Amino acid sequence: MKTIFMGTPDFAVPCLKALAESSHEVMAVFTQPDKPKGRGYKMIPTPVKTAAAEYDIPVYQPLSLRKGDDAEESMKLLRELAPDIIIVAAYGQILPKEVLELPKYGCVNIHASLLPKYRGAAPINWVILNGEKETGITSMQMGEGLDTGDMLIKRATEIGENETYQELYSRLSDMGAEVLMDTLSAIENGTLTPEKQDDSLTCYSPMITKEMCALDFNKSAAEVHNTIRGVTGFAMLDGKRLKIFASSLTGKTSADAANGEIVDTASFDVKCGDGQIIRFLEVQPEGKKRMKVSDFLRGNKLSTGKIFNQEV
RNA sequence: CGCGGUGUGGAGCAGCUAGGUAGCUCGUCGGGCUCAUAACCCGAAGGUCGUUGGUUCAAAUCCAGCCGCCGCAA
Repeated sequence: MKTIFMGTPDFAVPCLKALAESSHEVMAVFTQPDKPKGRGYKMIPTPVKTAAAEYDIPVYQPLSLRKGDDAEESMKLLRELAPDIIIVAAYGQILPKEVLELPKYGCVNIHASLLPKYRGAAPINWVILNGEKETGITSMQMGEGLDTGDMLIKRATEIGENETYQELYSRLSDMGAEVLMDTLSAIENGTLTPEKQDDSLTCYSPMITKEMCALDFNKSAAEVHNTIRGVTGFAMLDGKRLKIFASSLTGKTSADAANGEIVDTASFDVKCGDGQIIRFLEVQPEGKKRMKVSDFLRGNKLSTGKIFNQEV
């Protein structure tokens, strides 16, 4: 089929690659405009743009598809290319009705959750924050609402107890590519049976803010653990920020220690609000690289009784 | 020119403010003790102190440039 691909972050890259290496033709790639990012505000191309360049696929980066000159030009271009289908994976823009209805097979979206649950921007973070045991990929026929289209193919996967956002993200982005290819085959063969989403079962996953990443040791160890896994939590130690990349629940408890107090300096165990003790496994101090706790402890002598500052 | 941190044997750090034998906690190798051990004891190897240049009798330490890694902020 003649396709156009729209996507922006790493998550979309496996989909684009699978598509580009398939029998389908990718006529154009749409991705968000480059923005000044990072230290020194350097212009960083989006991961999808970088991947598209490897396959010599033309890239378009309109500011908006809904209004302005860019939108008009994009519409004109889309009509000229006349794709059979448009594939959208974490593009970051709302598509107007004219775009949705342009291709013969409409627009298909790859979403990283088991719809109708976790519609919205950050489903992968939220399933972990909420301690879900299972998530997956859903492909859907895009409608006008946000992630409300009819579901085409759904594939589930278990979430490991200590699995982190990055790990799940990587797995789901690969799974997304598989589901995409299966969906396209099914569309061509006409074997799909679109399924309406039950709106009563839905929930949204809004974007992540920094406040959400601050660890609150007054919460239960399970909640702290989920924050670490879901959004890479951080805590303040000696006035410096310490990111926590991985942790595990020890199952131990401590009655007399304060919340946020380090109770074991040999393994970096911290007491949480429900008395349970959480163990940090991987950390990153400000200005330093991410490292295993065993490495961290060699050069940073902790003292029992030290308490993490609670202010952000 | 957004703000800031950091680069020292394999790992994580100290030393730099007041220049002058390169240190700590581990790891590795050898030996010892032990029924045994990730435990303990003894010993050894291993470093152009990111890089270039400058100041100096003397620079890991002071000055300038460059490179790398990272946090914040967007």
